[in-house]
Parts: sequence; C-alpha cells; structure tokens
Amino acid sequence: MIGPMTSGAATRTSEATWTIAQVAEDFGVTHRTVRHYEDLGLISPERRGTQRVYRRRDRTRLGLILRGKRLGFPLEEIRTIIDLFDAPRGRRTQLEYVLGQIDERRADLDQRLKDVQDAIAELGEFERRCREDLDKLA
Amino acid sequence: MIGPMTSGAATRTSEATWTIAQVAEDFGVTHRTVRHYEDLGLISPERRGTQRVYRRRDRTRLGLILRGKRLGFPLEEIRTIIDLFDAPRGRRTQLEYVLGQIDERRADLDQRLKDVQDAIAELGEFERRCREDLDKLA
DNA sequence: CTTGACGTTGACGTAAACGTAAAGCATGAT
DNA sequence: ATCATGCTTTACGTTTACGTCAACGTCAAG
Repeated sequence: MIGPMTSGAATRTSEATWTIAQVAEDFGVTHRTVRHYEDLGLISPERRGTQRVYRRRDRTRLGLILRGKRLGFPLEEIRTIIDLFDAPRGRRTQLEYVLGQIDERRADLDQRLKDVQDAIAELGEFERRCREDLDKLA
Repeated sequence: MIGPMTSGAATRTSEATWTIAQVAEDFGVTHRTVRHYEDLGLISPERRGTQRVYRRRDRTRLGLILRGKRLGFPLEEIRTIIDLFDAPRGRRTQLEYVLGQIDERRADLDQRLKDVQDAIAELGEFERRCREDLDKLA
C-alpha cells in the first residue's frame, strides 16, 4: 500500500494526500512519533473531520525533521529552523532577522561538517593501522 | 587557571595531570557531566587516594565523546566506538571484527556527512532567495 | 448491524543525559 | 585547631523523545 490515498481516483485540483499510517511507514517511524512532532508544532496536517490528512508539505517537513534529528539537533531547535523556512519575509527587518538566523545555523552546521570529516579521517587512519597489523600476521 | 595541575612544578617522569574541575572547565562541561561519563564507563581516570586524576588519555577520550555527541550519537554507542580504538588487536579474528565495526561506523558517518552537506546546501539556497527578496525591496 | 481495521485523544511509563541538592572527607591556610 | 575549598558519594529531580496502554469514534465489508 505505497502511494497517496487518492491514487488514481477522482483527484481533481487537490494534491495527493496520505494517512498517518502511510506517512509513518514511508519514513520508517511510528505513528506515535508523527503525532509527537505535531504536539510540538513541527507539523500541522489538515483535518478531514477528525482524521489527519498529510500533504506533500507535511512530508517535506517530516523529512527535514528526521534529518535534523540525525544531525543531533533537539526537536525544539528543529522547529525554529523549519519555521524559519516558512517565515514571512515581507518586511526588511524580517528578512534581516532571517539572514541572521541563517548565519547562526550555518556556523552550527559548519562545526558538524568539520566534526564528521575529522571522524571519518580518524576512522580511515585507524583502519590503515588495523590492516597493517593484519598484514604482519600473514 | 588553565593548564595541568603540576604546571612548572616537580613533574619528573610522570605526565601532566588535571583535576575534574580543570577538565570540566577546559571542555566547557560540568563536573557532573564528566562523572556521568565515568559512570557509563566512557572514561576511567586514576585515583590519587580518593580524588580523580585525569591524564592526557582521558582528555583525548573526552574530546572524542563530545564530538560524538555533537554528531548525535548516543553515549552507549560512543562507548563502543572509543573502546574499539583501545581494543586488543592481537588475533586475526579480533582484527577482522574491528575492521567490520569500522565499516559500520563509516556507513553511519557517511550518512551524517551527506545530511550535513545537504543541509548546508539548502541553507545556502534559502539565503540566496532571501537576499533576492531583500534586493527587490531596495 | 456487528465486526474489523484504522483512527482519535488522553494519560501514564521509560530511557537517556544529565541537574541539583545533601552531607561527608581532605588538605592547605590562617 | 578550625576554617574554607574543593573533591567525594548518594540520591532524587528534570528534560527530551518518544512507547504503551486504555477507551472510544468511524466507516466500509460481510
């Protein structure tokens, strides 16, 4: 059961939509996790009556959330980041604020980049030494 | 108060050592954090009587721990990683096991690398759009 | 119309990663 | 000798990020 709810059916102008179970399955998390992110305000799917209806925008945000998690950011911080992307950028002051935030984020990410590059380099060096030891045993 | 305990004093053959407060200060964490890592077996400083004595090796490990944290790894996983570096590599089976673990770690790190690169790229793109908007206002 | 299959809202539980006292040693300075 | 500092352990508290019921709604299929 992969794919949107309205697959092939009479979907006139509206976009494709998914249920919470489909979204959870697609992203490899539980429905509880998805609802937790909603509780924290990281995603806000529409409601068809009582049921949640997820659209492409929600899936995009969920992707950003999970990547942020893999990078070790706390959910609250992730919220401020993705909210930034959707922030109104009308007034000059707003835009300047956003650009400032971007710089902060980039500093953070640059540190992460350095960390992961260093870690990979060290791992490579360590592997080299291990292979050396292995050769000596041969 | 930066520098080892035995700075300048009669430090014959022994290496430089630090107290828990100095180590915590140097790495920007609390002493409670340092002791927590010890509780989990990530570092094991010597004891001079009852007091903990930290040496260069402990500081190295602490650095690895904190970098691992910045990369979003849980402490338990970090422990297995740094233990790997100190693991005995005498027998061939041991070495092959270690090399296998290295591959797993690298896969993980490669994902992190991709994540952070993607994030940086998106942030750059977003900044470009913001600057565009800003120019239009001028 | 009842049975599932899914969806919903609480509400409590839990594991990780520390924070925060509380209360006791140890040691150099006064 | 005692006083202040810094280190120690013990132990409970807190925050984050969900897991795990419980109890109920809803809607298509039999």
